Amino acid sequence: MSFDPILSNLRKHIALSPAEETYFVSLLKPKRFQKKEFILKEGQVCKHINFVNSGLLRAFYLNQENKESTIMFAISDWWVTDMHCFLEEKPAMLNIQSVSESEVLQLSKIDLDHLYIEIPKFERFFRILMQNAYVREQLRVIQNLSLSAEERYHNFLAKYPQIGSQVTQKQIASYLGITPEFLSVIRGQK
Amino acid sequence: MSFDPILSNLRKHIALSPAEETYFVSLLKPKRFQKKEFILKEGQVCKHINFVNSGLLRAFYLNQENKESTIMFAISDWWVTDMHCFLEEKPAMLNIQSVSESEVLQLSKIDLDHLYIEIPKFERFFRILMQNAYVREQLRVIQNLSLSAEERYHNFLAKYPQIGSQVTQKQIASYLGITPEFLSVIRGQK
DNA sequence: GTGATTTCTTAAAGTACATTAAGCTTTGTA
DNA sequence: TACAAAGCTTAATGTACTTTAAGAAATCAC
Repeated sequence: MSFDPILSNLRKHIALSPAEETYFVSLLKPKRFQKKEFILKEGQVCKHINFVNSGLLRAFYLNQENKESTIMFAISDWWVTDMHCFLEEKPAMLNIQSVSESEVLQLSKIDLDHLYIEIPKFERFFRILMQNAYVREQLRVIQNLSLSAEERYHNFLAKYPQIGSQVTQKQIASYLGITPEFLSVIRGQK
Repeated sequence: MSFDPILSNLRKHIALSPAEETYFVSLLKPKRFQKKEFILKEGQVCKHINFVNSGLLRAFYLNQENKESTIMFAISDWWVTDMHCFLEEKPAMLNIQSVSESEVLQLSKIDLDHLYIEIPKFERFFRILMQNAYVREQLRVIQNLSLSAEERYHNFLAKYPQIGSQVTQKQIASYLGITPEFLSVIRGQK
């Protein structure tokens, strides 16, 4: 499995020496997941943060009535985990599942904590990653509060065109917070 | 204006030497805001991140139809800004207004960028701050997608009891994404 | 203190979306 | 290749929430 994508991803924000890159790469666990396979299941302790090398993952929450809410889709070059449970090393409240066959690089909490100490540049890297994630989630809150389902759907397609074509309408609907039936109505009226 | 609260806030995650603390404090601009005064207005370039020393601030978004959506309330010991526009030094899309008379310590983007270089421990501090903000916003997305207005209201009161008693129902309603009239109905039926 | 604003409440009517259910289409599997 | 399972569509009915409006209560300004 190639480490080029993850190294390019790091280089967007920090510059590592070849030795540092080698050390970082040595901490990564490459994993392959079949379509529908689970990277993380609710209740499991979430020990890794995952970098998507190829494929597509979906993180979702199941409420008491077993209704799914899709929290995020993660395509190539994205990082994904149940952040809350990863940071606190608690049982996950999210499920993360492979939408299509995927290649993932996993970094454990323990190794990441070492990395912060041995190569403080990683503090900067993850500071920027977390900043961007915060801004993205806040924008989603704003959109969920101020836009209609139809507007959110068109925003979603415009922002993530590659994802829109790979996932089911049921999954898109659960990302938008509506039923698949209503999404079908929205799509019908053009 | 006292710098103790902000120094205690830093000490939750990093240890600074007395000289570093003095340097950090020298970068802060203390400001007082009257009730209803604006810390930031939509369209202004957002140059500061704000630490709330006392009082209460509210960040909100105005959509095309001038409907308000409250993005966050910030009480003592909280940091608040329009993060997206602060990071990119772009015109703000959010408004930040003082709910009650407030004392605020402002740190500019320029000074923060210097701080990251001169005292890399601040990378860690803001990494943790951003992590927590991300987790909080993601939890809000989950709740907005999976809970009814009534459940969100009770969650809000349970989580932020001090805020619930200081702001108007109109402001709470705009945080929950419902109308004040409907919030009144929810409150009426107990 | 008094009038003017803003906030809160209540209720009737309207709308965006959910639920249920049925038929149709596509995908997965022996 | 065939059947089962899952996904998509459509429509009727239901519900959570909005809109409008009007009056009562609280807060603000002079």
